Amino acid sequence: MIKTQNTIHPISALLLRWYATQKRDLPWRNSSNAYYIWLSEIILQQTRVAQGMPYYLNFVQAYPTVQDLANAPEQDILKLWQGLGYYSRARNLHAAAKMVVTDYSGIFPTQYSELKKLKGVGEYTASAIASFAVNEPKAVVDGNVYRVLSRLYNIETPIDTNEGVKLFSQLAYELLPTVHAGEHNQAMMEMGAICCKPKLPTCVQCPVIDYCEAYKHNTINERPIKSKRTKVTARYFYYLIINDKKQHTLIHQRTAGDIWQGLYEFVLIENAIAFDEKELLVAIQEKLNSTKFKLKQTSTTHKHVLSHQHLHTIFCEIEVAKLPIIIGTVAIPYNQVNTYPLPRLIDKYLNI
DNA sequence: AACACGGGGTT
DNA sequence: AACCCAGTGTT
Repeated sequence: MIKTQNTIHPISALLLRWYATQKRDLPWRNSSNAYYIWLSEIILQQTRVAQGMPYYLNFVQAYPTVQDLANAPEQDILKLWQGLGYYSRARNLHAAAKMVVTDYSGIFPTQYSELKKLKGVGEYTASAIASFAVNEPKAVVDGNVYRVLSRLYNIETPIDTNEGVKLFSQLAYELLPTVHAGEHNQAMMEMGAICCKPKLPTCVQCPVIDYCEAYKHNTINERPIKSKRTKVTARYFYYLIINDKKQHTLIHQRTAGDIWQGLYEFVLIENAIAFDEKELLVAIQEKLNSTKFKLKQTSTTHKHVLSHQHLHTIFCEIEVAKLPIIIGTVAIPYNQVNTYPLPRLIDKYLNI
């Protein structure tokens, strides 16, 4: 058996050729200094190049060496980081710099296994630094790579599952050449960032369009697949429970096009965010003005508070035209609205 | 495995 | 508004 060496996957070859002419000129790409590469990678975690760029330049100027960074007061570092978000990155940055000085004599490590020990350096960042700085054959898998690979191979496995993580890492390694690992990784991510974009990708300028299964099957816009749909948008429902002297309660039927289609509910005021006491009274007054009721008393009394994860229920009492009225507020996570037992809420207050 | 962390751009 | 960004650490 002959071991093939220095082989390059055709897709990698195309990406490398494209990258050579199309790559953006970014300051951290002009250096093989692991310290500068690390600095740029930490700053660019979950951060766009345009947003991170001025911060990178500031840090390089303020702290030209890892010793400078390690010796700096943490407050100075946090001050430089101000406005960038994810501030634990700044604290980890400082801790890692000190570790490099004490454990590595100030010489920034370039091996994946050593880089991984630094605070704030995970699998992606360790692979990036090791491959960019010394071409260690570690495949990076960031958001760009997930997107590019999921489209190239038209993969339906969700990227945010254990199975997905393993699969995409394996595919990334299949494409990784034994030489030029750093350039290949950067080419892959650069293509994802400026061509194979999440929305409206510019497939006409894609260097590997001939290999793209998702393009072939017209599923580009459905890749990658994610399983976590945990988006929790709160909706606040303020129910006015209006009774007459015979204890009849005003209700109406919901219409189509939203949750709880066809179900009956109390008089509703909906708002995207919670009202404070004053805003609530104004909203109630407006609501009542649009009907035939008049608000007589302008004070409310909290009666009951319920909490369940993202779900809060607050009940108040006020008076409308001398009739008692109960106000309920319900914040419902968007991914639970279809199962939230509104009917039982109504039953409870009608005592039926 | 789920969640927190964050400001900002794009559609 | 939803989604995403050169992800990591904690529970």
